[in-house]
Amino acid sequence: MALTKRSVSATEQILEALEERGYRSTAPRRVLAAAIGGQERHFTAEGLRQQLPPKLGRATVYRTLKILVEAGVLCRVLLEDGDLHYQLSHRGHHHHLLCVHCGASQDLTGCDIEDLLTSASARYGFELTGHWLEVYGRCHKCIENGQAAA
Amino acid sequence: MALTKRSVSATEQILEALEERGYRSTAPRRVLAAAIGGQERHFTAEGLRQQLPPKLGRATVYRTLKILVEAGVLCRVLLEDGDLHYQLSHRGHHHHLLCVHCGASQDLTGCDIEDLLTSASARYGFELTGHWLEVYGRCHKCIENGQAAA
DNA sequence: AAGTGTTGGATACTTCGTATCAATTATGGC
DNA sequence: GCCATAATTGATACGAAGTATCCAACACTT
Repeated sequence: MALTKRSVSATEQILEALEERGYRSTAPRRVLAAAIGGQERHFTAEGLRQQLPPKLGRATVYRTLKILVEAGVLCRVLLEDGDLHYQLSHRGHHHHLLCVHCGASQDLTGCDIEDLLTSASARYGFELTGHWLEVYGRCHKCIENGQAAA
Repeated sequence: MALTKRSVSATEQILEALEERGYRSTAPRRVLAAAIGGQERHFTAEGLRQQLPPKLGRATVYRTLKILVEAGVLCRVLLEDGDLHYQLSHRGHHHHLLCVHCGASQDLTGCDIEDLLTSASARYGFELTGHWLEVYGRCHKCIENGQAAA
């Protein structure tokens, strides 16, 4: 099934990214890569850890997540309640549409936020270097299921 | 000087907001309101606490900050390094231009992000309910002082 | 002034993440 | 294949940030 294929390739993708950056291929990292590849949604560090053998140290999990974010394999997702989650990053700069009801996450690409921000900032004499945007709402499934807006 | 005037009115503004919401006027809250009114920049809970009499309990500081955010008097500011700060909120929805060099913060208003996001989200079947945006860059002062882009 | 419900502060606790460090393991050279 | 070496691991401790608890102190009504 599609899921299996996706998982495998995500796992491989993670391991390759580590290799490319000169990190060694170790058993804990392979376990972690597989676990991350198997996530269907954004996840927390602690949530991930609970799906791993208890032997795998906390520090290792956090260290590896940090490395993977730096490598661009994972990206951080800030939930509306302030919780920090992670998810596989589809390369390049993008934002997330997060469904506040079911937790689904969809990448928001090809929108002109960058340009808009640049020109808006310029009005204040600001030179843009970066930004952080998360968008919260309801996905079409939840709308259909009658999860009306509050 | 202008600062004094601003501080006083901010302090009053905070106390009024508490009163309006049915909170009692107590000595600790007056001290806190004055301290917050005296902040020139966004500040952290702990940073604020260090400027207060040690007698004032940690819980009180956090409790009051939470109340003030809910009341719309303060807003949270997420720094690029993930630090959570607070600052006086100029009522209504707005975003922050944060200078990564000097820490200055400027409100970004009157930009069409809302509309842009709404239409972009609609393409994915999303119904927008909210968003979180922080913009990082260099303010015009720091640009003039030769803090060239990295 | 007394009664009552709110508030405050001390304390302990939780959560998330990081520093330390000895023991282990991967990898390149022989 | 084995060794040296440097990276990596995991246990532990630590730290920051925020929350829960709980009794005393307080503000406000009457």
